[in-house]
Amino acid sequence: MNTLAARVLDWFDRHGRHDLPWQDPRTPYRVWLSEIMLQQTQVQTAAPYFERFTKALPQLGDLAAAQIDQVLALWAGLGYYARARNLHKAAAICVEHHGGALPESLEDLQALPGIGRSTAGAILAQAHGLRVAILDGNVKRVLARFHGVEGWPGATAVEKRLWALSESHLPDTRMADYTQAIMDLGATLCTRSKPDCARCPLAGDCIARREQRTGDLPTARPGRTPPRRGTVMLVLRDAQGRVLLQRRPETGIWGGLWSLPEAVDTSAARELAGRHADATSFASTRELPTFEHVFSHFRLQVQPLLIEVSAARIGVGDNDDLRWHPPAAAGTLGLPAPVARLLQRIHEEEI
DNA sequence: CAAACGTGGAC
DNA sequence: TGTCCAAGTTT
Repeated sequence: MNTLAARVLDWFDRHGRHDLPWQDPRTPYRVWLSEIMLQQTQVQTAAPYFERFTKALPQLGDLAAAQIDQVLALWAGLGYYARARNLHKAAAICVEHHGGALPESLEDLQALPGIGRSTAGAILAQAHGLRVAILDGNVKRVLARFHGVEGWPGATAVEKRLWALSESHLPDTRMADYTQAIMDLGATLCTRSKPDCARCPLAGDCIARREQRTGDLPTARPGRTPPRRGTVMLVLRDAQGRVLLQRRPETGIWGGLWSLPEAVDTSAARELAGRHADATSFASTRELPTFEHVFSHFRLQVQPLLIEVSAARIGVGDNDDLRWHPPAAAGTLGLPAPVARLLQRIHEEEI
């Protein structure tokens, strides 16, 4: 027994992570939720969200019955909010078409929104012990180095080869442990920078190790320079400290979250404020310090404009997509991370 | 196939 | 300060 799987499993038994929140109890729902949260997200970041989410919505049925605002509030700060919207939609489909549980075939799982091939494989392997491959960033890194696979793993041809390699290494038993094991290896030893080859059970046969190319494999993504954009965020606050929030469209950045009304410049922001509060009641207007928020594909320069009104127009600006929001209720709505930070600082009079 | 889609951490 | 990108999927 000296296969890759055998060595990885032996290493896992002694050095793997056995106390992750979703490992006990390892139910399909919890495995699914963890896999979605962990997409493009590190364990350390996702773990507290997982605890909070499962405490509020312990079962798939709870998720299906929840309001989208609650789901997004539980997700707020994690990013990639389509994951939360898809999770909610998929739960409803499970209730509607699969007897209230996740389906147990690759095909049916992949038909659910937010579940691709790798996530479907992870669910089947980890929750049901089925002999199905995954190909997440960890596995791509481990296999690209072990086999000396050239080319960016996002390229179709490279990805196809890595899928084949991933399938070629599947053990006949212990699929749940093996799947966790190879991800643990990638996450804790075979890291992007400074891999700990000295402790790696695969080092003896690793091509990247042998050729001293761990720094070059896997091949980096082709470079891109993200554009810069700018916006003015209106912080319209009434005498009771309530702030006007607006629900963002379902699609696009921060889809479905509650955020501050935006305008192209401060002049347009003042006009916007005039539609939601009596302009004669403006007590003060202040341009707060600008800040930059970085997304995966662009940078956003934000100019916050704080307008204090002594009297809001009662009844104006309170509907499904627009509401005056008391600072104490910050946890009940999903706010984008930088918006939550901004409002927190204003509320605590730090700026 | 390229682009969209968040956030925080490492270097 | 800038670059890269982490348990990817969808359009």
